[in-house]
Amino acid sequence: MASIRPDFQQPAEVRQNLSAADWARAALETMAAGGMEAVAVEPLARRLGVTKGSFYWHFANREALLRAALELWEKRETEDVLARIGDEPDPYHRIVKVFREANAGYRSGRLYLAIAAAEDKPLVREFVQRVSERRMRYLVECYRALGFDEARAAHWARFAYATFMGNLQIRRDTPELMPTGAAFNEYLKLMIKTLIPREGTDKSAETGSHPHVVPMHRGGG
Amino acid sequence: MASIRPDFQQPAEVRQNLSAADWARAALETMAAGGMEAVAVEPLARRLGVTKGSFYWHFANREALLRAALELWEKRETEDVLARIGDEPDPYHRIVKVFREANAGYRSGRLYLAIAAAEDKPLVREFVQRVSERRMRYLVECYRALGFDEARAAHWARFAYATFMGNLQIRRDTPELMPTGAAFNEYLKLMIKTLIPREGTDKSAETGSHPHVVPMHRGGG
DNA sequence: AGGCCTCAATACGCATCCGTATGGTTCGCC
DNA sequence: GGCGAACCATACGGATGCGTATTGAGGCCT
Repeated sequence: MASIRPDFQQPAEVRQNLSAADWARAALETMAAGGMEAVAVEPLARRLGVTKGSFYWHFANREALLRAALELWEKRETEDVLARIGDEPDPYHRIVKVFREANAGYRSGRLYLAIAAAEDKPLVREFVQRVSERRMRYLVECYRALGFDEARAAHWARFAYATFMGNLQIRRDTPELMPTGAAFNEYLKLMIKTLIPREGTDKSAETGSHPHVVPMHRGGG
Repeated sequence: MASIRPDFQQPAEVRQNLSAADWARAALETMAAGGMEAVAVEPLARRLGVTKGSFYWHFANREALLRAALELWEKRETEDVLARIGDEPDPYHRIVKVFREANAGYRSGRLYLAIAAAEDKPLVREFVQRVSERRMRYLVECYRALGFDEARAAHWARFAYATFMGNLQIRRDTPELMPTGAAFNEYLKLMIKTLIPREGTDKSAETGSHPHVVPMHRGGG
C-alpha cells in the first residue's frame, strides 16, 4: 500500500512525510506500468503529490532512484516468490508450483519484462542477471533432485525457464493467443507433463513409461 | 544496406537524396538497437547526415515514421522469414527449421522484443498481434500436418512458440545462461525432440514409443 | 529563361525533464 | 524560545525533442 497519495500510513499525525522507500515503491509500480523510461522524477513527484524538491532530498539523482527500485525488485523477487515455494519438499511439485505461479502471477512477470527491456543499461543487466541466475539455479536443483545429472538438469531447467518466460511474453503481447478456462488447464497440464519427465536416472529419454500426470509421493501429508 | 550515410544507392548522380524508405530502414535499425523510444527525429536526422527539415517533408510526424517502420518490419517478418522456410515439404523439418532460425537469427528476435516492449501503444499492439498470429498459425498448421487435431495442435504450437520466445529472452538478457558449442546442440536437440512428439493421431501422450530423434520420412530427398 | 517540384537547412516556439540553488515550514530538543 | 535537522516548494538554467514556418538550392519540363 502507501503508493499514491499516502494519506494513511504514519500515525494519525496528519503530517504525511515521504521516505526513500515510498519513492522506490512508486518507481517500481511506474516501471511495471510504463517501463524504465516512464520513471521520471517530475511525473513521479506529481503522482506522489509533492515536487522535485522532495525527491532531491531523498536521492542524489535519478540513477539512485532506479537502483533503489531495482534493489526492491530483487528483494521481492527472491524473498517473496522463491521463499513462498521453498517449503515444498517434493521437487516435482516445486516445479509445478513455479509454473503455476509464473502463469498466475502476471504482475510479477510483467515487471520482469519491463525491466529486462532496458538491458542496454549496465545497471539493469546487473540485477536481471542476478535474478535470472537465481531462478535458474533453483530450477536446476529441482531437476537434480529428480535424479538428473548436472548437464541434463541444466538443459531441462533452461528449457522450462524459457517456456514460461515465453508464456509471459505471449500473455502480455497477445493475450488472445492464450486459452482460458478449461483449455488453459489442459495447456498447463501438457507443459508440466512434458517438462517434468520421470527418467532422471535413465540416460535416454525415449522410454517414457511413467504417467506422472498426477502427484505421486506426496509424502508429507 | 544504405542505412547510414547513403552515399551509394541512387545512380551516380552525386546527389544523395533520402527517401521515406531510407528513413524507415534507419528507424527500424534504431528500434532494434535502442527500442521505440530511441526512434527520435532529431537523432535520426543526425545519423542520416541531414536535419529535421528533411524528415518533415517525407513524414507528417513521428507517428507516421513509426508506422512505416512497423510496416517494414511486418513485411520482412512474413515475406523473408516464413517464405524462406515455406518450401520445406515435411512438417517435422518445418518446425525444426523455425527453431533453428529462431535461435540463430538473433537480430530478428531482438527486434521483436524491442518492438513488443512498447505494447502500451495501440499502434504497436496492432502489428505485434498480426505478426504473432501469423507465426502461431504457421506452427499450428505444422502440427496439424503431423496428425494432431486442432485443439492439441494449438497447444503444442503455443508451447513451442513460447519456448523459443523464452530462449530469445534468455539469450538477450542473460547470454551467460545459454550453452555454446556442443552443449547448445544438445540443448536444441532436447527441445526439438520434446516439442515434436510423434503421436499426432493418438489421444494420450503417455506411450512415447517412437524415438523420433532423427528425421524419419524424409520423402522428398 | 522561367517556373514548378523535390528535398533540405535554418530558425523559432513549445513542452518535458534533469539537476541545482535557495528559501520556507515543521518538528524535536536543549 | 531559539537552533538545527528533516522535509518540501519555488524558481532557474540547460538539454532534448516535437512540430511549424520560412527560405533556398537543384533538377526537370516547357
